Amino acid sequence: MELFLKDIRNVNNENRHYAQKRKIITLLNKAESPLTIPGICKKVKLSVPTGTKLINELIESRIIVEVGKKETDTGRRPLVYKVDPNYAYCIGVVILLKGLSFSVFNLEMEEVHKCENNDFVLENTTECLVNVVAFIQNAIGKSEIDPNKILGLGIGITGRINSQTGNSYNYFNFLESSLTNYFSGQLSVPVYIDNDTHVLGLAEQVFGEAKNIKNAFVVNLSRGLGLAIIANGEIVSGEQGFAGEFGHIQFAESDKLCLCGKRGCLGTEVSGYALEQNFKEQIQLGETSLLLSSKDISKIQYGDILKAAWEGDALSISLIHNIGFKIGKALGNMINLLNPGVIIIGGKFASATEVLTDSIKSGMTHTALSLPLRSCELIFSSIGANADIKGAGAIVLRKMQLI
Amino acid sequence: MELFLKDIRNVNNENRHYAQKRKIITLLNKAESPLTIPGICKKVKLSVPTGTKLINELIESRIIVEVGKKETDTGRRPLVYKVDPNYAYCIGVVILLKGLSFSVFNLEMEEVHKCENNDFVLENTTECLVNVVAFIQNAIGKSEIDPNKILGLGIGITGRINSQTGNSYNYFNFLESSLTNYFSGQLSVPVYIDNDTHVLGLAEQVFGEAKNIKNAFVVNLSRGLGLAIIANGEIVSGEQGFAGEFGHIQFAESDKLCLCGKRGCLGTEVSGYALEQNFKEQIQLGETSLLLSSKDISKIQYGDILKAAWEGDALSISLIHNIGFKIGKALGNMINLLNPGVIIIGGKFASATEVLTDSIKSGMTHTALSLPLRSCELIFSSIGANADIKGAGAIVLRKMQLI
DNA sequence: TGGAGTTAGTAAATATTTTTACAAACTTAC
DNA sequence: GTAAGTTTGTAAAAATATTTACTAACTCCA
Repeated sequence: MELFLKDIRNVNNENRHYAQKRKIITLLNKAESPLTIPGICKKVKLSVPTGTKLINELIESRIIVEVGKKETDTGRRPLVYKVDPNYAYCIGVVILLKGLSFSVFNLEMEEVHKCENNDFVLENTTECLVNVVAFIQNAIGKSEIDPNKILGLGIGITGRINSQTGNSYNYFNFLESSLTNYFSGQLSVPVYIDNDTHVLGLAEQVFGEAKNIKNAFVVNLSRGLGLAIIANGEIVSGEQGFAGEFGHIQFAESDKLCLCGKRGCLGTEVSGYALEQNFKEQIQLGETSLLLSSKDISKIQYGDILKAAWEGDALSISLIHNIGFKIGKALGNMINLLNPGVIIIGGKFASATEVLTDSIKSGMTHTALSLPLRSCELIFSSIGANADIKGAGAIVLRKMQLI
Repeated sequence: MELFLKDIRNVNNENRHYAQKRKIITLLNKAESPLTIPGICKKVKLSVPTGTKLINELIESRIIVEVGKKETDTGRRPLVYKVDPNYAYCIGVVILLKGLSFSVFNLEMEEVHKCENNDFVLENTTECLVNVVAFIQNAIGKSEIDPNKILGLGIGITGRINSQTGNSYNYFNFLESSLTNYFSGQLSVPVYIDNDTHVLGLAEQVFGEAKNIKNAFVVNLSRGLGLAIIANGEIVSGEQGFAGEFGHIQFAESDKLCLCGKRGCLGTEVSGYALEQNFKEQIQLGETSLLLSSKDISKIQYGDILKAAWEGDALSISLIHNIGFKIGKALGNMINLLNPGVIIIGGKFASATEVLTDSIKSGMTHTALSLPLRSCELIFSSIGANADIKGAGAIVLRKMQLI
């Protein structure tokens, strides 16, 4: 059994039947319900005797299990099979500027254990890295899953990441080897990495609204602004994995200095950070808000403003409207360039559906051509708060071609 | 033999050995030089006896031919094989606003016949469509190739095209069925269609500077402005095939009205048409140019200005510089979003290398983040004037998965 | 010039897969 | 409740592919 887990990790395995066995596993994993032998054989284009042989071998390896008979209208009732969800586990870790989270998922991507450190603050230091590793090791221990059953660990981290090489360019960039090498050395499991926005895009593609859609945008609108682009059914990572820097396109109306050193970055006007700044500016200009009655202005975070808008605070609504209109204009341009079938608003702003829908749409009509705009749907993410970590865990299954 | 040509057209052929035979053909087609039986078998993962059998069947079908022995340093010299370039032909047609061209290519994509109509003017009328068909029929006749040997016909046409359905939205949009259906009905060969920019991108991907590069932009800068985006090794067409409307992103500094009805489209400042307009404006403002000595101002076309710049005309150079800087800024944003490894400047402006290189690069540094910019190369197309038609012909081979 | 070493390609032996045939397990109709 | 119809899944037969063994064709070096 242990050997077989290693085989799964090795995607380019050239063992005799390996490719076909992986196809069977992937098929079962993607299927909504358990499948029959004839059904499987038809899909993977194998004869029933050969398929039966391989399936029996997989059962012997304990990766797939028989789960009773199927109800049919006619004929002999076939046995149905599925992947044993607890055959192995994958781990998702998300490292943000503020906050560190860890989840264990089974092969059906159900969360079986979770652990968070909300006090965590990301710093580009060895100490911080050591802390992250210790947190993960501790969390694995607490989860009580058999370490031999860990298929791999996927990390979503803020900043520029080369997911191919496993290098990080903004944080933990002081290592001699790649960041994935460091982690897998410390944790003794395969480690994969990507940036937080790509991870969110993967979650939407696998579990969310971008399922079965070949061309889509997933906007990660939280404290920062990012964009996962799905083109031809694949998440675009670009040549070094830097694709999606939507927050740093020069499309702002003002000339504010961005953290990246340039002026006019979209993120200076469209982001949680910008929302906080705008709020404080407006208050200083004499505007008023319900929020001030419950919280000190210096402690107000963009999450509070989103909440206040939901509760009807006029200033908050107007500021979010403004952000929606601006991001809509930028997205409209992107529609012209990439003609997506759907745009999904994810991240913390996904909850501000009512306030954002119309303003984004209005912004889009200013820039998008009518033909591609007409066929582009605007949707708000429905995966919920753990979208990012589910995406991080999904990296492992994606890399092993199981989903 | 005739039967086999039909088989090639039918990509999803489920005949016993068909997939493997197609693999062999594709391998031979893509290879720089003829291949040996052991070499082929290794690549397509077949044993030598089986591979030999299939190759012999392909030789019997006349699609591949033996072309002598290979010079080796040691051992028995193997026979080498290649696809018979004259086994079949594909046809490329390009329909622009002004100009209609036709070329026949053999399977090695060598042009074996060509035909142009420079007086052609594209109009959205039945008459014009009938003329195009007649022109193609006539050209096929003149080419003297066996009609049974035509694999298919690829059309590159200006305007919005859905290459999946074969529909055209700007020109010839009055038909009941799709434009490809109409053409293939009239011409009795499979017809594929895409817009002129995507066709140019395909040419660069298959024959040009984007070869082997997974993420690239191909700029089509001629009378209009378009962009073919290659992401993850594939040309992005978008959900309906409308991707690449680079000329209609709202990124211009001025507020000129565009043909699309919107204001601020990049194409109003960056395009051959804009160059003509700017030239005339400047002359009216009192500027002078060498061009005026040889040509009447009303008859000056952007091609003349490009030529004048090459000859050192100060006004032309300055106007093109300006265009370069602006497109550079727009491309810089795109670099942030898609992190391409190379940007290829194609179209008529590709010849203005000296004047454009620095200005485009300068524009890029204004908007692109340093990390993705550093690894992005700027190249000018080297395929030459027939890039578009070669790309149109290549659609056929691409659709049949031979390249 | 003629072995030693190497690779190509074919023929026979072996292994694998598919096809065919059929029994088992089921539903529905009469 | 039994016959007719359907589908599953296995066992034997047929087809197909791979492995192994071997000969042919070549270079290099003594």
